[in-house]
Amino acid sequence: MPTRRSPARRPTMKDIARRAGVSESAVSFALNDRPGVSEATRARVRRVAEQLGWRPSTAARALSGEGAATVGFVLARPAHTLGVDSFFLQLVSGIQEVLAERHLGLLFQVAEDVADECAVYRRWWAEHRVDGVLVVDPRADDPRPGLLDELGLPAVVIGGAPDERHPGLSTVWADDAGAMASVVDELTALGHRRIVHIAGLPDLAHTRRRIATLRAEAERRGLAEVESVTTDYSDAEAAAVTREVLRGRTPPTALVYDSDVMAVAGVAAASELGFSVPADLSVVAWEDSALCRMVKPWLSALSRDSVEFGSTAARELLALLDGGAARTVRVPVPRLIDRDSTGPARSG
Amino acid sequence: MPTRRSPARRPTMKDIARRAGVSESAVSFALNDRPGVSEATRARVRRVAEQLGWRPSTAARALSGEGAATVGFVLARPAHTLGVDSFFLQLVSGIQEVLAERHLGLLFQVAEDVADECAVYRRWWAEHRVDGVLVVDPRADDPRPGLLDELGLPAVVIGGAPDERHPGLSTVWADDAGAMASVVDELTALGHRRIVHIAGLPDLAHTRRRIATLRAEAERRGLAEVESVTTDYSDAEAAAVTREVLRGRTPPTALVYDSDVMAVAGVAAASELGFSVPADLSVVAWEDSALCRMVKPWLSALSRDSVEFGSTAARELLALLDGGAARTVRVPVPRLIDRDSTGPARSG
DNA sequence: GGTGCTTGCTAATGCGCTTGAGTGTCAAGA
DNA sequence: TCTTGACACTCAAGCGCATTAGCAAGCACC
Repeated sequence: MPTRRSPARRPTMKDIARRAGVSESAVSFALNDRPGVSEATRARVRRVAEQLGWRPSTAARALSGEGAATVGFVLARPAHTLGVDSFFLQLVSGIQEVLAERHLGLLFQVAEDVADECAVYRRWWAEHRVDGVLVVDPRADDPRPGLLDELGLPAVVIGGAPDERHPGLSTVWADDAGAMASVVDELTALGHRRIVHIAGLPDLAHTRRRIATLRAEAERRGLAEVESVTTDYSDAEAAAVTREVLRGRTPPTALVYDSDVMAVAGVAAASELGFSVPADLSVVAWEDSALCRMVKPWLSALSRDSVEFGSTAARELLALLDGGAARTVRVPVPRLIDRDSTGPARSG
Repeated sequence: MPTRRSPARRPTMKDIARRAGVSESAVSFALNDRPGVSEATRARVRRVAEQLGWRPSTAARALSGEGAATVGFVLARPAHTLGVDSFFLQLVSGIQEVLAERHLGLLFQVAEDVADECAVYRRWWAEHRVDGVLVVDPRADDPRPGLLDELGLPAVVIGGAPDERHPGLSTVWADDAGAMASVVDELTALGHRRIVHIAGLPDLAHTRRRIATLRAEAERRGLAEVESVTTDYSDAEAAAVTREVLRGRTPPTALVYDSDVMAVAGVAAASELGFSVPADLSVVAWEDSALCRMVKPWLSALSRDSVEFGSTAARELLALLDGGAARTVRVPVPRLIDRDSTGPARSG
């Protein structure tokens, strides 16, 4: 028989009321900065509450219409493919920094796919679990904005382009187009004319933006041998595509990878084929992390502050929860950090 | 003026009761598989509930004493040091797999340090937010088990050694001692006698276990030149320590790193100094991930199923929540995967 | 034909908090 | 002096659910 220790009882407003000699309502007014109590009483109640270590029960709060004091975040990826990825953890900690100020919790869930993710939103909504959600990895024909609109669940789409069809949702995004343009600028300045973009999942909105921009930039400059190839973001597929591309008749002189992980895998694959970076091949990673400085040569990368990105998104969600209108916020364009993996195109 | 769309109303038990023509209590009995209603009524109520898309409000449930249907998980790391790390994401998805079956939510929080983490637990407890927590990175003189015991918050310590001082907590751990012994076995079999263990944070319980085991194994075998050096897990410090160690008078012939990230950084540092792996130096990474196959040579690593580790921990927490007694569960010993970074010790 | 028991349901209470509707008091204005 | 009305506070209802007590009907049994 496991003798559970007597569980320390949580203090409630009733306890405070008794000790302070006022009614529960007065305690509520005092603690919530509402008019209706004198400053003296307010101070006394506050003191007692502090003494008792009182904190409002989120359950009771939520039940009386105040919202759940919780924000949801779903990551739709099959469990076992969650690999080396610094972006999400950083994003999440940026989110938390902001949420913590208001003592909002973050309900986190890993889902199998977008359909599963939608089911999670429905459940969260029906269970009254969250006041709003942060949506990542927006994609083409994404069912999520519509669903969230329908449920009336405040939401911020992270990484999406502005979407006029769902005016209820806020959007926080980085200008992939501008970043891609800067990469092309840099590479053409180095003399590269054959560039291959090893992209991520084809359905993701930012993948499409990058591909579209690359094509547009190439046309503008009259570069014929420029293309994008999509992958599943895995190191394996990145390596495979890299090999395939480099074995072609006229291999590219520059590769742009949509993630740091893919870039590292790609460089390894290239070396195996005898390509030396950056002498034979320049490489740029989209997304900077410690990884880029853990391999030789150090990878040139597009860097942005993922923590700050998360904070910005969280702030937008708070604004929404406070009744503000939905907005579209653009965070700074990722900056290209020149390291050792980019160099002049081999002539001829 | 932002015209909020009319928020879809959540169905409640009252709605179900009305539509099914019974009282709310009958609905409650029916939906919770309690006796007190006929099978016919139960079926009818269930059908109506389903039609309406009803889900119990967690707030109301929690308020009426059923618990918050949520477990907590705190990661105590300064936001900006969260780097490339596949372990936690995998652990978390393993946890979720199990929690999802019961529709339990996972409240996730990033904290600055252990003191901060304790504050989070206190708050969660006072706010009635979680039914239990999963604790990671147990350390020497850890204040958390005591606190959780005091609060009566069910908890599972992940990665801790059995702790008889807090019989209320369950523990799920991997046998670091056994794993370390297997590594030493392997290395000595290859002729290595000078081994340096580049460890993680000195306060962590598993760091201490590994260090102690290494020392014991070395003594048992009469190896004099074996030592452990602790780091902060960063790639920078791992590289620095590696350089320092390899520049010594009699450099080691084998290095064991406490993480894959450190191992990769260490190998890069070693190459810079002219050490070739595995010809001059064997390297073993503690913790396997895609990273180990993204660098050349591929790293030999201690592998375990982090997803399964998380699931096991979550299952133990569920058992605890169900009123079960605390247990100590050992997951399989990490297995050494031989790749290309280990080889015979250079003779002489 | 009353007692006792089960079955299938309803009524009422409480969880901890918010909130709108009072209540009593005191000071200023008519 | 009587009315307002601001002020400081109390009361009571209600959020959605679980749960206990109660209650009527049906059945068995001596």
